[in-house]
Amino acid sequence: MAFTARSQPARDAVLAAARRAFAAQGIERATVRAIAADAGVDPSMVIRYFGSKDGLFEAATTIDLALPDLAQVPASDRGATLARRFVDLWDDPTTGEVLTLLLRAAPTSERAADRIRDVFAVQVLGMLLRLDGTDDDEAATRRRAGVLGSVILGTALSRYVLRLPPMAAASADEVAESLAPVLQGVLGG
Amino acid sequence: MAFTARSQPARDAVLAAARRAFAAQGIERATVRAIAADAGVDPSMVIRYFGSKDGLFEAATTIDLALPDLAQVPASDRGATLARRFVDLWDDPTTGEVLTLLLRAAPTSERAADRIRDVFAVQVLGMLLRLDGTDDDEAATRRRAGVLGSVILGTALSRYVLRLPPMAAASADEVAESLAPVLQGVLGG
DNA sequence: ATCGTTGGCCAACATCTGTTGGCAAACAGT
DNA sequence: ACTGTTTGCCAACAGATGTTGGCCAACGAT
Repeated sequence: MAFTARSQPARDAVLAAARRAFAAQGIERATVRAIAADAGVDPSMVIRYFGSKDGLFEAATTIDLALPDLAQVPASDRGATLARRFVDLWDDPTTGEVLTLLLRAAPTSERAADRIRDVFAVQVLGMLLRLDGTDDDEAATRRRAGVLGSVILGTALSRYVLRLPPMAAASADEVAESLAPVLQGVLGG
Repeated sequence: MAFTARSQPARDAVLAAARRAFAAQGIERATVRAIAADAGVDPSMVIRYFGSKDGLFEAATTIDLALPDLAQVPASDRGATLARRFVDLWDDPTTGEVLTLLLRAAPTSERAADRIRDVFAVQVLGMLLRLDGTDDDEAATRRRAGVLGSVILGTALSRYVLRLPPMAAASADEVAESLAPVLQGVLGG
């Protein structure tokens, strides 16, 4: 069975409600019934639309970090540029919601963890490889990507998921400012 | 009803099985029945011992980071000292299991998040406040504690929970070596 | 030796979960 | 206008989960 444009508003409402519910309560606690109720739709329709709860999760999580090309940024500004892009991504309502949802679900869902591995290992590592070129020591670049991903994920975890007081209370500018020198240090090697 | 020493082996077995299950599958997916079976105990006994599944979780999570007093460490060695203590904590079978369990459960359990907030905000911030003294700028110290906690949590998340390739594949010494300059930079201001 | 307490097992309950099938109304193409 | 498809709702199912109560054996103190 295919779907027509007629049901698209309902499907979009379900997706939005799913993102909200998954991000707010985690992948297990979020129930199909609650999502359907939030979207004003029958629970069975959710299954009809997306096949299963897993299918719904897969449809609700799609993200592209659109990382900048650091080669076109002065070496001394790269940490700040990356820090700025980072807080922009996470503070944006839609992008941030998907990222929060992924980070929340990853520890207990192998599928979400895979998505994060793709996003951060492939995209972040790709960015660094593009920056360093192929002539450099690739093992060192990989190590840097690991540390870089850890710092970024850790900041996101502290600020947006766990809401540790120092990071959650700070403004976006303050976070970017605190993060810039750390990222600069990792990039500088 | 109180408990005597007679049932202590069984209670300990349940606690160990609970730590394993919670760390391996998260707080929701881990079932009382599976934990009881792993411990060789009846499911109802788990409830009798710990009141509820939440009570079991609370009993299974207890941790003391035993952070070093950085004031007694040469300023240039503090990053490396902290990095070393960190990997020791997380690579230790028992301590690491509890920490992994907390980090896994925190995104979906307010109780686990509270525990992490205590451990990292209070203990880590306390360590920095002891180091900086009261004459310094306390707001700056709080910011540093936030970044420090983020880096530590992020590394743990990448290496032990999400198992991102670059961090998970590295040896403990390599992780400590990669982490030391970052922590040193955060400490140095 | 006796009695109150604890330990352990069994079966069952109440609830919630994702999911399915059936049926009537609204639609789209001809 | 007619027909086949899509939409939506309702009820129900099948399975798993945390939890409870009842029963009997093992224990410890007197």
